[in-house]
Amino acid sequence: MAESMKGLRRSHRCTELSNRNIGETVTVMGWVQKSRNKGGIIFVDLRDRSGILQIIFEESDVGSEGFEKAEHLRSEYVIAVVGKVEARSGAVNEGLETGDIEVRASSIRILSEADTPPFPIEEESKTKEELRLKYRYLDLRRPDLQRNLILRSKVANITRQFLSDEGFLEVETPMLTKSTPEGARDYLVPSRVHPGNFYALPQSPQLFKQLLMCAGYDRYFQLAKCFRDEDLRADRQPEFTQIDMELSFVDVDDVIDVNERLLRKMFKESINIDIELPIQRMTYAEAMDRFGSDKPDIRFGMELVNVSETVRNCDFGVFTSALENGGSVRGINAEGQADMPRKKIDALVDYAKDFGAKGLAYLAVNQDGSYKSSFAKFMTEEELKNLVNAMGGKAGDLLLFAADKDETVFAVLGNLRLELARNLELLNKDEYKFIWITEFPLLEYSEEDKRYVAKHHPFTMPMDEDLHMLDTNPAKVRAKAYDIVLNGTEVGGGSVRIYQSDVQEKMFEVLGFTKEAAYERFGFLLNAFKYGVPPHAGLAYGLDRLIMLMAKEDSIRDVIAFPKVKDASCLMTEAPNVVDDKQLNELGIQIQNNQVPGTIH
RNA sequence: GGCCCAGUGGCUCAGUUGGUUAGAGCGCCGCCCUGUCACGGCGGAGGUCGAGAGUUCGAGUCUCUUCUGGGUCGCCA
Repeated sequence: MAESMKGLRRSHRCTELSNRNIGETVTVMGWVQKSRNKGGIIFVDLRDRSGILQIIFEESDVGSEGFEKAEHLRSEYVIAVVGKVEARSGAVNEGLETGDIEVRASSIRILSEADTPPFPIEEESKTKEELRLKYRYLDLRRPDLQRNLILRSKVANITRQFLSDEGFLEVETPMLTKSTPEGARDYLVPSRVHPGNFYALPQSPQLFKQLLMCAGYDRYFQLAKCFRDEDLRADRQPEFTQIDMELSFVDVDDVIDVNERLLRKMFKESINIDIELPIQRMTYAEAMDRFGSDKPDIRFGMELVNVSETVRNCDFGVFTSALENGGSVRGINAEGQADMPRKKIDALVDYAKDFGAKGLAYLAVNQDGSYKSSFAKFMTEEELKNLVNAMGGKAGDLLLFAADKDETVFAVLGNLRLELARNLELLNKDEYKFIWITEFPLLEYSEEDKRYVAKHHPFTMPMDEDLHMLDTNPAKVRAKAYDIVLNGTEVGGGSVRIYQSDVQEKMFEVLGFTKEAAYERFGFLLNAFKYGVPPHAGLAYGLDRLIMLMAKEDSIRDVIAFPKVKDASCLMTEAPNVVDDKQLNELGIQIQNNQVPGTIH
């Protein structure tokens, strides 16, 4: 029977007590982590979000009725205990923050009984995620997740405090907005009042924050929920949170400056990591050339080497035909891995094929200086030697080469480099290596749409010196866009925005929009710009990814209270789900026959 | 949409070339225990081997289909 807590008031959380409180009478409330009944004496580990505190029950202190209650305690019962803090007379538990004290119960109330949970509530759970997500409210009791969400709250607070101190205003932007089909798929919300019309949930507050700049708000920020109807990944959820900001009267360096100081404060005050400023900057072109990625993990080396010139005249057709087709030959040096078994190399080749490689050429430099290679027979001794030298290869090294068009070579080697680092355990989660990637291409060609599309978004400012190529060589135009990358994860990105209508019109022209189409979609923004718009720029962080890395987790699900699974459904609430015909009728929505779900699963 | 991995008592797992009645640890239930903290002792319950079909004298094990979850490619301005 659940008892009332009437007349009781919690005085402390479990680990708010220490040996300084010895002798005090306290009231603690929480969950029974574990009860150890020794017969005449009962020890209970009481748990709340602060941690664990040992309660000791003896009949002489708690009375016969209280002792009987204590005898019946089971895991996850919610109890209130009044008692006196004592130094432990038994052994001190070194593994517990409160290990040198205990509370000697003088009274106990059982506030709530509990069924045995379907999985143990413990740190470093081994239970399948599927089950944990179904009972997320139990999973969230575990110290790991509690720590993560506490960290998340702390980071949010630091961010608000810092940005507020820097003169930023927190402004909320709408969740129900207009669909802008560029970019990711929108989540749509049907309108009852306007049958056949739909709102879209925002993929980001992009246009609204630019309008706030137009409106003179100068410096804006928001912890913004964003929505994208795309497939999930370990670091992608259909709804996620951005630290979103926009600033007026600034250029790239201003945005970077304030954000470097934000990051430094955030990491120092939340996880006590010192970030040295300024953070390294690298252009997109250099990042691709050296790391095969626009989000390089710079915690380790193994950089790409362009050996196109070294192999240009050899007889290995794979290399030469790639070069003849305008591609390149590049390699990475897996130092000390010459003895990698054939099976593992084959696995790497398979991995490379996932990124478009037709194959992977390898060359191992044996300890005696001889070579073991998939292509040595096509090359002279001299050519091989030059190649090994170009790669900085020495005895014991394994060289891996990809030959294809640049795009493929970068994708293959960039990912292979990471795969090797994972296999060789080169990635240290205690290390935090930031890097800015700058000068992104403004546009990329979409094979699907047969036109150029904005790599960032259509309001991104081209670099001044490339502006003249917008007509003649759009692929070459670089943008005033920047990403902040942490340990190989893109944790934020932004750009300077176009604020001149002639540049914006030119941009839409290159993107293949007629003036009418541009106005249909973004008219409110383009009109706003007619009434006086300050130069402005901004940036947004993926808060979930930041917290994931701070918490050393591998998935953002571990830093989101109620995440969704791979198919974007929620195992706990069973959303999405069918709705009443009445609701559909009000919205004027009819479900196609082949789309009718059978029953609620 | 493609590819890969996993699914066996409540939880985590083992289960040999297909061969008696599918095991273990933890948890759970009962009894005992006054210094435990991975408490201990004695006893006990609990399994359509994710589902369906097939091969076979015989399937947890082999084949096919399917469901669920995870990773990834495509996708994610």
